[in-house]
Amino acid sequence: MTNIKEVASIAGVSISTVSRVLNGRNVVNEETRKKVLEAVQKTNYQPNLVAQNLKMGRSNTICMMVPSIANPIFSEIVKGFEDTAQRNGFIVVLCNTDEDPKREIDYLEKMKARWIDGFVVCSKIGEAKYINDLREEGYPLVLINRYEETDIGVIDTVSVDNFRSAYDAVKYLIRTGHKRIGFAQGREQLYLYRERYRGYCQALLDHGMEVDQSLIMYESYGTDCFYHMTKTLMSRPEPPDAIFASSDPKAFVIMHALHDMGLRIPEDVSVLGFDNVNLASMMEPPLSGVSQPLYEMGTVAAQSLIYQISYKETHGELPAPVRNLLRSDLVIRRSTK
Amino acid sequence: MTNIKEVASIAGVSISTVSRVLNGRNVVNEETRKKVLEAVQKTNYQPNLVAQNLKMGRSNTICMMVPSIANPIFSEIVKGFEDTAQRNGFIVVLCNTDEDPKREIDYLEKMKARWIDGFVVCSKIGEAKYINDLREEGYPLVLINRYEETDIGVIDTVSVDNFRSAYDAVKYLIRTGHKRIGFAQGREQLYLYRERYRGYCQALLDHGMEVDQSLIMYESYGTDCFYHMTKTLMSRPEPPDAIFASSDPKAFVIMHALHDMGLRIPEDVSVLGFDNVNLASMMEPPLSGVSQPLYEMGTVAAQSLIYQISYKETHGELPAPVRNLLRSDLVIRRSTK
DNA sequence: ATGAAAGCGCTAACAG
DNA sequence: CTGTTAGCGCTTTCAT
Repeated sequence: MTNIKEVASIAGVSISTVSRVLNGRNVVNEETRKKVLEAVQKTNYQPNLVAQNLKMGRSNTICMMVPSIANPIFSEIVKGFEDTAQRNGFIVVLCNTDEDPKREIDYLEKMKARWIDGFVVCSKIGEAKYINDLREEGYPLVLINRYEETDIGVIDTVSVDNFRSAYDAVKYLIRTGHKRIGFAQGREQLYLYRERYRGYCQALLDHGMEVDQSLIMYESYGTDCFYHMTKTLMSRPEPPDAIFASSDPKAFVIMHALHDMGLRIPEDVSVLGFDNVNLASMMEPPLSGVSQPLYEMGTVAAQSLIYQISYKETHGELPAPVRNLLRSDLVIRRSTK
Repeated sequence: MTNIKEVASIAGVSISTVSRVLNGRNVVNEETRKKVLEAVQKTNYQPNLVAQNLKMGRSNTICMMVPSIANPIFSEIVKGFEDTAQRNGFIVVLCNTDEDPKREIDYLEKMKARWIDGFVVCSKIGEAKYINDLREEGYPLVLINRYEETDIGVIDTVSVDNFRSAYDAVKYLIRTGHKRIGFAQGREQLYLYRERYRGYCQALLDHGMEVDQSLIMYESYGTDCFYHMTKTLMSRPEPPDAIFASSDPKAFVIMHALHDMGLRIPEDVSVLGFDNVNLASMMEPPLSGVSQPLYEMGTVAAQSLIYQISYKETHGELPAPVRNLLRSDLVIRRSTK
């Protein structure tokens, strides 16, 4: 790897001149500029970014923290994130946390020691003060999907309106004649699931229906637990005529259980998902549900973060936090009647 | 962020002493060691990795290049890769290439300028000399899945035996009574697909069957093209009684098309996939097929790369390339009769 | 407009 | 065993 010194000596100028023409925010004589550029060409010189980072105190690197990249929800978000980060000259470091706080903390320390420019985290659970602290320490930070109500207006967030989305979905189910609507609830530590649940209940109530706890499945361990729960739920004397799953992975295992029981979707029971992951349309029957703009969420998070980074650069402090509420749609395919 | 100088002054020693106790490969008086550690504790000091990198000429960072992280095949590989890289103290930079050579080249340049320690690429197509050059330039490099026959023994690779896997899968189909076995072929620029095709043909031939080109679908644009191709294939006077898809995403769209035609799987036609992506077992019916150890492929690639990195560190040159051939299984679920 | 020199934070000779 | 010093490659005052 050739360095700036070499280029300087070839061009017959000092290293500062080389630096100046490359950074382009200083006036340089046209003649010398030419000479330098020539030398750069000839040597195929690329400035050493490590040295640059050390000098400048920033790394053009951002960190993306997800529970697991193998989960399609996150892999689609990350795709959007990485695409726009890259387009803006940033590289992204991927961190799978497996929802292990220790691992998160370790990672955060390592990242700080590398002068990372900012963090996007999709894996916040509960308080997780060490995450919120990031912003207080001056790091640009954005939370996707998993954040607490108390984070709103305090930290940048991106998500859909989970209450509204769930409400509309259930309203649709009611309007299309469903009388007994079940619900597959996710972990209640997560605000987003509490909101989806609230939307489910409110829609029922607003349409003169009751919230029947015997129709609600609560996640105990992993997503797989819904397999058995669905089987027992559907074996009750009065099974539901629709099940609204609070996420697509849950909807997938629910459909799987239903098929294994020989039940027909949607004739025997409708199924509605939440996410609209790529494969949702490939299921049999193709899954209806709330569609989150996953790719776009990644994009917006990247923009939000990059804005914070450049704002901080010029103003010396972080801009006011913004809440990015994205639009969700209800897409009806064939798993609902 | 506190730095080494500060720690030194608090401990009342020189910065080199601090460096020595922290790196631990020099003998230091127990007394002073204590003092330093105390100062480190008190200040919560973390060595600046950017400075360390600049000094040492390495970054403890490795680059993972995939066509698209939104593709479950790659997201599962990346999960395995990231897990083991992290466990070994490396961070991983994720690069989605969208199979755009320009984007790959740009990325590579940027990575080199950061003194990246090594590359894992899952996105090599055809020659792609600029990828192979990496190894010649002295960079540790491993290729997962997508490599050419000519790369074997020249660059580290990890994959399953694609010929054998496909051969065995088709043999199974024949043994279970299928007479007209169709095939969904992937892009023939990729050696791995040529091998799977070869395995398909060879199995047919070895069992006294002919390779009937009218039963073979060739990918034209993206995976979606198999939707229409499946429909026309199944509308022929003598449709196949089984379809072997050269990858799970293809199998998914094929099943989708079959369902839309009202055909039953496996009663009317069996479907066999290749990959055994997480969701394969969630399909209706659950998909049979060749199972690649995706997570493990990521793991092995990480180990292979890390070995190269440390070997190079001590020997000044890369070790001989190794071909990692992983074991694949045939998992039979309910999409085959 | 250009060069010399300081310094980002660290490691590793080299002295002592 | 410990301190001093010279860089790693770059940017940026400060002179000229």
